[in-house]
Amino acid sequence: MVKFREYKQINYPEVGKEIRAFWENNNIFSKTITERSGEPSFTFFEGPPSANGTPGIHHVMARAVKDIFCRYKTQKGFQVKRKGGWDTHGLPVELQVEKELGITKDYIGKKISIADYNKKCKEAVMKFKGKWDELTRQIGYWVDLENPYMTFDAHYMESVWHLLKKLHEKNLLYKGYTVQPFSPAAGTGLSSHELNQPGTYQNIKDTSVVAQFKVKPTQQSAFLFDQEEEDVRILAWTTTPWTLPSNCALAVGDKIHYVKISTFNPYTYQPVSVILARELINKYFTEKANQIVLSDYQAGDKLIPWKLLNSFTGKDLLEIRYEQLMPYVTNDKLNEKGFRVISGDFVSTEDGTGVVHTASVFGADDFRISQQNNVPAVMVLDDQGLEVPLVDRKGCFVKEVTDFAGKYVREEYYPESVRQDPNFKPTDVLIAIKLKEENLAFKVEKYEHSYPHCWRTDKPILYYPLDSWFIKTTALKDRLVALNNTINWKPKSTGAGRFGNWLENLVDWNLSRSRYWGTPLPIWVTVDKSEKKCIGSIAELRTEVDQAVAAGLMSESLPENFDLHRPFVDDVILVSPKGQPMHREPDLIDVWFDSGAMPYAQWHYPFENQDLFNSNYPADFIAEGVDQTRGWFFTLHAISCLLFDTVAFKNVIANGLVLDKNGNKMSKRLGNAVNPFDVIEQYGPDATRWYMISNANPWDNLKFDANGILDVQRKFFGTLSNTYSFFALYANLDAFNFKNKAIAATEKTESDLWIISRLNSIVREVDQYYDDYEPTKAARAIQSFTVNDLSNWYVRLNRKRFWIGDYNQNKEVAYQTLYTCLHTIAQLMAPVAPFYAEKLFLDLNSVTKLSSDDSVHLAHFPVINEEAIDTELEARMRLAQLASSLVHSLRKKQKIKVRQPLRKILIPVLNEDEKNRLKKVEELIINETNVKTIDYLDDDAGILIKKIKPNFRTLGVKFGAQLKAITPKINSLIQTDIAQFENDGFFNIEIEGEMIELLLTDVEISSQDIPGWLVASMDGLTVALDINLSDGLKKEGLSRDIVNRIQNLRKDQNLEVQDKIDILYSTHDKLIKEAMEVHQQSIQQETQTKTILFNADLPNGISLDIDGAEIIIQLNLISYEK
RNA sequence: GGGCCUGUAGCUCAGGUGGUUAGAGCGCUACACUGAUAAUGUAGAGGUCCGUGGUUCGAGUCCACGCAGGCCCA
Repeated sequence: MVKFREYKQINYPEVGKEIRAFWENNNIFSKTITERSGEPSFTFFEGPPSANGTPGIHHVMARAVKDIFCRYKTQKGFQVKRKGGWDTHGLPVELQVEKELGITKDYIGKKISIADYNKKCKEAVMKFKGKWDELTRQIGYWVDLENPYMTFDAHYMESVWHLLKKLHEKNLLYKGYTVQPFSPAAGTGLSSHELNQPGTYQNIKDTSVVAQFKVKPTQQSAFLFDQEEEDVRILAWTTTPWTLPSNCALAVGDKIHYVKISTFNPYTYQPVSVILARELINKYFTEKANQIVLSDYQAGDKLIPWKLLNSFTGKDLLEIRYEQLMPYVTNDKLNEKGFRVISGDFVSTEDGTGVVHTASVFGADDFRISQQNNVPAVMVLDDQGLEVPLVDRKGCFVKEVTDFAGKYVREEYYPESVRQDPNFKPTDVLIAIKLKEENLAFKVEKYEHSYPHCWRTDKPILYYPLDSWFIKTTALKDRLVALNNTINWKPKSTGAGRFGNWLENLVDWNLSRSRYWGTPLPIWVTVDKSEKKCIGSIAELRTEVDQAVAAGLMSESLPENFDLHRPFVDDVILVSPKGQPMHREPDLIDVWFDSGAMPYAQWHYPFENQDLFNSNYPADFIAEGVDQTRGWFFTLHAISCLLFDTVAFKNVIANGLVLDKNGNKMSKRLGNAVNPFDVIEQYGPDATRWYMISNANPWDNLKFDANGILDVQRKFFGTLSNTYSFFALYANLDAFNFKNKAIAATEKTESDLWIISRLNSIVREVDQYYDDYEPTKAARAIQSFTVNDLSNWYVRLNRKRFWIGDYNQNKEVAYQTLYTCLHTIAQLMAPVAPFYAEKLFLDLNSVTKLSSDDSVHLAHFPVINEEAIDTELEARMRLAQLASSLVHSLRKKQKIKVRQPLRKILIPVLNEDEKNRLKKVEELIINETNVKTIDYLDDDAGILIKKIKPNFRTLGVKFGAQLKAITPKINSLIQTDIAQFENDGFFNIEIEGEMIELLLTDVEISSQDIPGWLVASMDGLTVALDINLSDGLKKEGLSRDIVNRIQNLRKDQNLEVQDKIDILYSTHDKLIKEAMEVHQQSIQQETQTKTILFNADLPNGISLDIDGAEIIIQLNLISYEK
C-alpha cells in the first residue's frame, strides 16, 4: 500500500536539490518541449548576459520572471523553445584582459599582437560561464544551456554580416561623422573610457567671451524691438572662442526666463539692448548702475547704466534669426537653416548668460541638438572635395578662416619655445580682441575650469567630428514609433514614456567602434573612397577573395574555418569592379548590434534553420532590466523594424532594480551586494523566487531583505506544507487513494462546495493574471487562497471530519476536496515555485496516480469548472465568517472561552433574502462559535435600533453643493423618522427654506443595536449573543475541558492518534461527575476511549484542575488488537 | 538639465472610473485555543496618505509647482 509521504519538517534548499536531480534524471525540461511538438509555439528570446563577471542576486529576479511565463505557457499547451545565449564581444572584455595582462591599448599591435589579444579576450569572456550555468540550474531557470548562441561564433557573426548587408542594400548604412573626444597632439580619438581615467580632467584657465549676436528683425523677433532702429543682441557665453567662426545656432532653455536690458557696450560704448537669462542679470549688471539714467551716460564712464525693458521665456525666443557672428564661411544652406535660436535641454543658468553658443562640429551637445533641429554645420571642402570643419586634424584653422589661418586653436599645441615669446598671443585672445573691436563682444575674461586632457600627450582634447558608420534609423522613425505602439509594455510607462520619447528624439545609430574584440564591419572601400562593397556572408567573401587572388592582390584563397575577427579579416584585400584594391573599414560594430541580431543569428538565419526562424519570430515575450531600454530593447526593435517591418517582441517586461534592504544600490565596493548562491543555499530557490515575485511588481525596484524570504517561508510555504501534512496524516490512516470516483456535488457540504467554488474562482483569476503578465498579482492570489481560504477556513472548519469516526462518504468528500485543492495549488504555483510545486504534485500523485503526467510542468493548466463557481455561496460564506468573527469578539469581551457552549445567537435581518442566506450557513456559524441555535429577528417588532447614513454617490449627483446642509440632517434623523422613511420609500427634509425629497437609494439603513442584548456589528451585520449559562451548558463546557485534558495526557504519554485507551477517574466535584456521565459517549469518541469508569481510589492517577475543581484521571493504553 | 519610476502604519505592500471612519500581512502588546502545534483565533496600539497650492459639495485618488530616492540620457 503506497502512502502519502509525511514530513517532520521541510528543508527548502533540500527540496531544490532533490527536485533538480529528479528533473535532470528524467529529462523533464526537454520533455516539456518534445511533448509539445506540433502545438503552437510561444516564442521567448533570451537576452544574452556577459559571462565575464559573476552573476548577482538581481539575475535571480530577472531569470525568475523569464522562467515564470515560459513555464506558464507550457502549461497552457504551447511549445516554448528557449535557447540560452552569451554576449561575448565588447569593451568590458577588453578592459578585463588589459587589466589581467597589465597593459594599455597602446600595447596592442606592438607588444602583443591583435591575434593574441583577441585570443585572450575569447578566453576571458567565458570565464564564469560555469558559475552562471550552476546558478541557472539552482534557481530552476529552464533555458537550453547545452546549445547556447555565442556572439563570437563564426555562424553568429555571419548572420550579423548578412543583416548589415541587407541594411546596406536598403540604403540604410552610411558613413558620416560624430563629435567625439579627439587629441590633435596624438592624432587619435579617445573613448569615453579613456576620458574617465584618473588625471584626465585638469583645471585650466581659458579666455572666455560673452559674444553679442545681432537679432534680425522678423515676425518672430518683433516683440523684442521697442524701436525700429534698436540694436538688439543675444548674449552667449563660450570658453572656446575658437569655435565662434563655426557658430551655427544659439541654444536656450524652454522654461528659462529671459530679459531684455537696455545698456551700452563696455568696449565700444555703443547703445545696445541685450538678452540674457533673468537669473544671471547681477552677474553683468550692478544694482548701483541701475540707478543711473541711461541718457546721462558718457562714453568711457566706469559705471554703465542699464534698464530692464522686457521679460519672456526661452520658448518665445525659439526660431529667432540672427546675423552670423564671424562670417568667414557661409553658404545658402547655412543662411536658410542656420543662425537661429533652438531649444537645448542642457542649457542651465549656472554660468554664462543662459544662452549657449552652438558649434555643431565641436561639441557633443551641440552636435546632437543641431541634428535634432536640422541645423547644418559650418564646413568647407578640402582638396579631395570632402567636407571638413574649420579646424584641421592638427588643431589649426584652415585657410578659409583668413585672419587666423594656420594658427593652433589652443595655445597648448604650440611648442613651448613659441609660447615663451613675450609677443605671443594665443588664438583665443586674438579672436577676443577682434570681437571687441567689432562691437561683437560684451565681456571677455579669464575663466578657470576643469577640462579633459589626453592621457598620452597631456594636452587638452578637442571635441571633433570623426568618421563613423551609421544606420539611418531616423529614416524609419515614424515606423519605429508606430510599431512600438503595438507592443505590450510592462509597465506601460516604460514603453510610452522612456522608450517612446527616446524614439521621438531618435538620432542615427552610430555603429562604429575603434576596438579589437568584436564583429568587424564587413565593408571594403577603395583608397579614393569612390567604390565600396558590403559583404554579407563567408561564401561571398570567399568568392571576392578568389577574384582578388586572380587580380594579384591576394596570394591565396580564404582558408577553411576562416576567423572573421581581427586581425585576419584586416588582411583581406578585395578588388573593386574597376580593378582597384579595396581595404576593410577598420572599425568594429557596436556590440549592441550583436545582441539585437540574436533573433536571426541564434539560428544562423538565413543560412540555416529558416523554418525554425519563421516559427519563432517575432518573440511573444522578452524580459530584461529597465536599463536595457536604450540597449537591447532598442536594438531588437530597430533591426526588426528596419529589415523586417515588424516588431521583434510583442510583450515585454522591463524589470526594476534589486536594491539592498535600505534602498541603496548594491555594489561590490560598498560590500552590500548579496551573493545569490548563499541565498539559495540558505532559503532554497522557491522561497527566494516567491519572495521576489510576490513582494512587489517586477518593474518596481525591489528592496531585497532576506527576512522577507523567511516570512514567505513561514507564511506561505509553511502553511501549505502544514496543510499537506495534515492531509497526508489522516489520508494515510484511512488509506485514502482517490480510487473511488469523485463524489457528486449533491453529497457535499456547504463548505466543500464553497472551497471548490473559491478554488475555481482563483484558477480563473490566476490564469488571467499570468496571461496579463502580472506575476505579482498571480502569486498573491495563490497565497491568499492557500492561507486564508483553504488553511484558515476550510481546514479549520473541517478538522473534525478528518479525524473523528469511521471512514464514510462524508469523510471521503473531505479528502477529495482537500486533495483537489492541494493538487490545483501545485499547478497554479508551478511557474513561480517550480521545485516545491513539483514535490507537492509528485507526492500527491504517487498514491492516487490521478494525473498521467510525470511532472507538474508537463501537466496542463487547471481547467476552470464554471459551474462550480457560485458567487452567491461565496457571499454567504463571507457572511458566516463575519458573523463568527463578531461572536468571537463578543466572547472575548465577556471572557467566555470558545469551549463553553452558549445557548443562542440572535441576528437581526432586514429582509427575507438576508435571512435565507444566513440560514444556509447556520451550521457553520454554530460549529465555529460553539452555540446551540441561531434566531433571526425580523423587524416586525420594531425593536431594532437602526442607523442611517447618506449615500454620497447618489446625493452628490443630485444636490451638489447642498450636500453640506443635507448631511447633518440625515445623520440626525431619529428612529421614528427612519421607520417612516422605510415605510413611505421617501422622506422630505427642508434645506434653506426649500423642501427636498430623499429616496431610499439616497441613504443606507442598517440595524445597529438590539436593546438589552450584547451586540456587535460590522459591515451592516449585527449579532447578539445570549450569555446565560444553564447547568446543561456548563456540563457540556466541562466535558470539553475534560476532553482537552485527556488529549493533553495522551500527548504527554506519546500516544499515536489511533491508539485506543481506557480511563479511570475520580472526582469530588458534582458537576464534573455529572458532566462525565452525561457526555460519556462523546468523550469516548473524541479521545479514542473504549471504557470510562468511576473509581474513587486512584493512587496512580493524575490530578487535573478544571476551573478550580479537581479530577483525577488514570489512562491505560489498550494493547493493539487486530 | 531632460525623460521615466517610486514616496500610504515601525517594515513590505493593497487602495478601477473622486464619496466622507484609508486597508492587509509581518512586527509589537494582551487574551484565548491546544491532535495542523516552530501552527491558529480575537482584540489593541500604531497614519500631517512626501510638501504646498488649485479644481470640487467632497481629494490618498484629478491638476500645477516643489521635495526626497532611483534608473536612463546629457
